Amino acid sequence: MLFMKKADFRSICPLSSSLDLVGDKWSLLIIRDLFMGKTTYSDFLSSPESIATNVLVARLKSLKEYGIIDVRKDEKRKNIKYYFLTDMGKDLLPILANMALWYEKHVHAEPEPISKHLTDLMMK
Amino acid sequence: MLFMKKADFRSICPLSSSLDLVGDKWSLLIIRDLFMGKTTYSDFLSSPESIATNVLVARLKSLKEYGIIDVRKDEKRKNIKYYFLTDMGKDLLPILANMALWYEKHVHAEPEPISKHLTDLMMK
DNA sequence: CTGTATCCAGCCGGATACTG
DNA sequence: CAGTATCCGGCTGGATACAG
Repeated sequence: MLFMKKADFRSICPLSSSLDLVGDKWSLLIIRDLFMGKTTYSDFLSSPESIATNVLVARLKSLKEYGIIDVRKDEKRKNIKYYFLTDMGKDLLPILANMALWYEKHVHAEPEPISKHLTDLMMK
Repeated sequence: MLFMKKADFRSICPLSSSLDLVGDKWSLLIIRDLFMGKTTYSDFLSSPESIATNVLVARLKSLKEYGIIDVRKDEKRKNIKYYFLTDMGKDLLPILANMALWYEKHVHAEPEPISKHLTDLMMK
């Protein structure tokens, strides 16, 4: 697995273990993008953090391996794939929303559309 | 700042920004330890993930800079410091608890004491 | 355009030695 | 024991070229 530093080592701690899966900035930003309605390779590349293509490919691969996202062929544009969150991935919403809210509460008070969007998603 | 890759760059996205502060495995594990009642240098070293001492020092420093933890001299044992969460740090509890619960729900069903502890803390 | 691969500078972190 | 510092191998990720 991609983020496992020591071979086969996994802490007993469920928090530490979850960090091995999603404790990576780029992975969480891709997941954010998916919550924001992005679905394609170019969608992810267009995000303001400008992820490198090799990083994007690597993260998409590991997220799929972990069962957090899945991939399907687009019925209309046959040559491209679209990526979407599995139920496992969707359950990360409270974590992302809370992180955004935490930042706005303690660092920068001006609420940005994204945190509102994530919070709204979480409410319904 | 420690995790700022590009000089002075900070995304507009509050999630991305919060990841610059706490989107690091070691930082979150130290914060977990603090929620679990650990307070000292040796406490952190004794955790099962065996953080390296240079990493521990670096993380304690940046967490203090960010205002997530603070340090005080122990009144009884004058020669050591103890570390504790600020209100800003305490507000990270739902994030940690949710990550632990997420892992137990989707990867490993056996609940460990830590997730129960974090959840209990969150409830009261 | 979607997606992959390669190069390589720089950072991360494990090991270890050191100070008070 | 608390806390710091240095060495250095390996990984991360930016740039870029490439394939379909």
